[in-house]
Amino acid sequence: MLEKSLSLPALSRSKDMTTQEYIYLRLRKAILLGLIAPGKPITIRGLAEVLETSPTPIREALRRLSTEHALQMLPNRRIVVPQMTPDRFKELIMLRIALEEHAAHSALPFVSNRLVDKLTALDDQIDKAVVDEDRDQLITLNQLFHKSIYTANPDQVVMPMIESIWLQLGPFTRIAARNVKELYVVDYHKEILDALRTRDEQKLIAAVTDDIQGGVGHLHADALERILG
Amino acid sequence: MLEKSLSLPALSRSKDMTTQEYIYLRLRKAILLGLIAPGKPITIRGLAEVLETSPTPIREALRRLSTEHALQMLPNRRIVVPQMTPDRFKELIMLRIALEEHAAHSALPFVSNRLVDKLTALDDQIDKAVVDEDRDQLITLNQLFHKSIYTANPDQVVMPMIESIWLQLGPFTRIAARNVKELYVVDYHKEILDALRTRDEQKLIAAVTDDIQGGVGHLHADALERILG
DNA sequence: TAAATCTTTTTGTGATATCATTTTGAAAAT
DNA sequence: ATTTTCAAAATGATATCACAAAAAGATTTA
Repeated sequence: MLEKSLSLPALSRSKDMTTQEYIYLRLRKAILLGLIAPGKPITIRGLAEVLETSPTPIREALRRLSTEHALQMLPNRRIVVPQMTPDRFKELIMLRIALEEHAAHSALPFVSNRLVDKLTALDDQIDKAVVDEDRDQLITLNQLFHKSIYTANPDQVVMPMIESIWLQLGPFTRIAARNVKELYVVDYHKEILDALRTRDEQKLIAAVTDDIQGGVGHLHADALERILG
Repeated sequence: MLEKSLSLPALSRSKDMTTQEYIYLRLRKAILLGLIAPGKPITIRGLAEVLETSPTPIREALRRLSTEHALQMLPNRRIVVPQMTPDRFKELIMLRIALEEHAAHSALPFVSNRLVDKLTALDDQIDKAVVDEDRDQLITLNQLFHKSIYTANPDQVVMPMIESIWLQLGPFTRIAARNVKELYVVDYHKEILDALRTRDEQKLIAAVTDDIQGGVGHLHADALERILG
């Protein structure tokens, strides 16, 4: 049956954006925000009806997302949001740390004072989102904060992989948030900003790691078993 | 015009494989082996004629490859193999090292004696490929060697990212091989095997790094400028 | 009541048609 | 000879159609 239940976040569409790309970005945002539950079956025709297009661009957007492992195309040709397991979660967190440490390391030589100012302003917005308890905004701005650092390096090639990890963790964060009393929001952004200001590489890497561990990363095996099992 | 010039390596096709997947795997193999030159324009209709299918599965295969950054869809909607630059090359090598070190680290606890035996046999085949000067076979088996180690960890999520790096380096290796007198083949696989046998993590990580550096990774800035510029 | 079988519906895949954009290459202008 | 203009061809994007596989319901059987 049609997934009428699926309400995707709105997204502005520029004139020259293809339908395929627009659909891709909308689905991507929904997955990053955890709006699509793991295991939820996705159908091409269902999405085509909801998004009022033909199946063709939908298929390509889904194919793209499955290549990034945000979606999974099962052998029976069904398309679902991948299920999370404690072991996979641990792997994703460890890889996320490895990737973001690498990204921070390779970006640091390109960090300018102007960028630090921009990041500081961004962090203020993040603090506001915390006060407002605007979860979606918090996730979006937090990712923008990290991305803004890593893309300081104009030749970086790691960002797409980091975003793939974010996509794979996305559907789980909502589950975790539901089951953990309060999303443990320790703000390591101040430390990251300090490290950037002083161009202190060791401190930067440590702060990035702490930031990841301080988010959903801190969940331990037993808590995961309870949530996922 | 049609790319009649493009000859893709053959590939067996199982009964239940979709056309899209078959095309994807064939193009993928061609890119990994460096059979498609950077900058070469790819057209959907051209490939459809060469591969004797309709544009639809071609489009999806290309979309998949562009998501992995093996291909690039330019703003003018042209599809090409991305151009290599010295800076991008350095980033790719550094990221490859970071990823494969991580993969080796997370796979080691799952390494069995049976696996080491299998890898040893694989390394013999690699030595044979070197003697035979069978470059394509060498590349294929070398990647299989690395992949066999990393996928020992059943929950590993890093392999797709490593393969994306391989895809991005693929088109360049042929250029490098043409310009460097002899592809500097120092065999660090023996060290890797030793480290695996003794479950020596530090040695394993060092050997993996050396193996990457010993391949195309050893090319320095000046040599790169000469080759690419 | 539960399991198995058959029919109907739904779904993904691939081919074809159409449209708008881009490229190409010839003709015209400088 | 070089640049500009413009018509023809090629190309990517999307919609639609046809087909085979899979899922869902309905019916029969134990």
